[in-house]
Amino acid sequence: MSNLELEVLGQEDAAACCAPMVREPLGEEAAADLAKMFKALSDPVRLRLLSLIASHEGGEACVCDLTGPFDVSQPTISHHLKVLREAGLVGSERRGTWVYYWVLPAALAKLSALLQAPAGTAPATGGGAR
Amino acid sequence: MSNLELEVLGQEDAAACCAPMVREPLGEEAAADLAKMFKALSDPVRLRLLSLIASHEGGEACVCDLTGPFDVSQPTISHHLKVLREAGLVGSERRGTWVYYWVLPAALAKLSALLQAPAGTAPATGGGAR
DNA sequence: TCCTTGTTTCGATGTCTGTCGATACAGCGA
DNA sequence: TCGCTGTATCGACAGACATCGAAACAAGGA
Repeated sequence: MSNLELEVLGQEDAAACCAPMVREPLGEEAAADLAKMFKALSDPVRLRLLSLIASHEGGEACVCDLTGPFDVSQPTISHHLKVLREAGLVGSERRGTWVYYWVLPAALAKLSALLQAPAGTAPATGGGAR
Repeated sequence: MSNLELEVLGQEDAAACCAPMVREPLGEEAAADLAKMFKALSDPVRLRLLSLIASHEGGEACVCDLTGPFDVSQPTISHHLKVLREAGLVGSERRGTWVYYWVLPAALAKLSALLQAPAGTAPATGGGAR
């Protein structure tokens, strides 16, 4: 039992909270809640921001690292970060001059589990249904 | 290596096509492409539509099964189905009078794999590194 | 203290999206 | 053939969203 494993358990917990959507119909509330998270992911800039943060050294990045790679203005970046934060996908903290952002793995794991398509239960890609 | 990764491996090579976004920054093109799919999932009606189709008996459902549970008009349902279809998340086919829709598991698996958060690489919720 | 740098918030604007009713199209049965 | 049912498309409209420049706020250094 290492610390690493504990973290894994934390993730699997989140994963276990939501059965794959292909298994049973989503309720109205659950759908509305999840739609907000997917909406946060539905913008190319936010998607790249998220992966930039997650893949950054140490798993976190300050805003100053994030404005460079994009050709949108800095206020726009800040706006997108706010959207990601309010969707519960990232966390943030001010440390002196800079503000650092990091990804919340449990949120990603939750969405990932939701989209999980049980192998063999559904028809294959090519419209194999019947 | 977590159980989650094993499950993904078992699914499709679609899962292998895309490394988790937390591993390396997404390119512009990839982000734009994926954003379209997430955008298709960013509406509660479409989310429920998708899970309704996927969890329906036989893995497919005709439109007549889908208009009932919602309190939006039939043209609206048709519109949402078109969005899901154009995003590559579902397939459809006319069979006599009715049109049937089914989920394309590879697309879901692709997104699911993308959101997979490798255990131990990201700091825990409290924001750890440095 | 003032100034500089980094970040967020505000207000405005043009575009996109969800929704509707009306209508057109596709099969089926009489 | 005609009429009926199921589904898709069209045109319109209200609301939401992405983006920007300007300005406010926060922290550190001279």
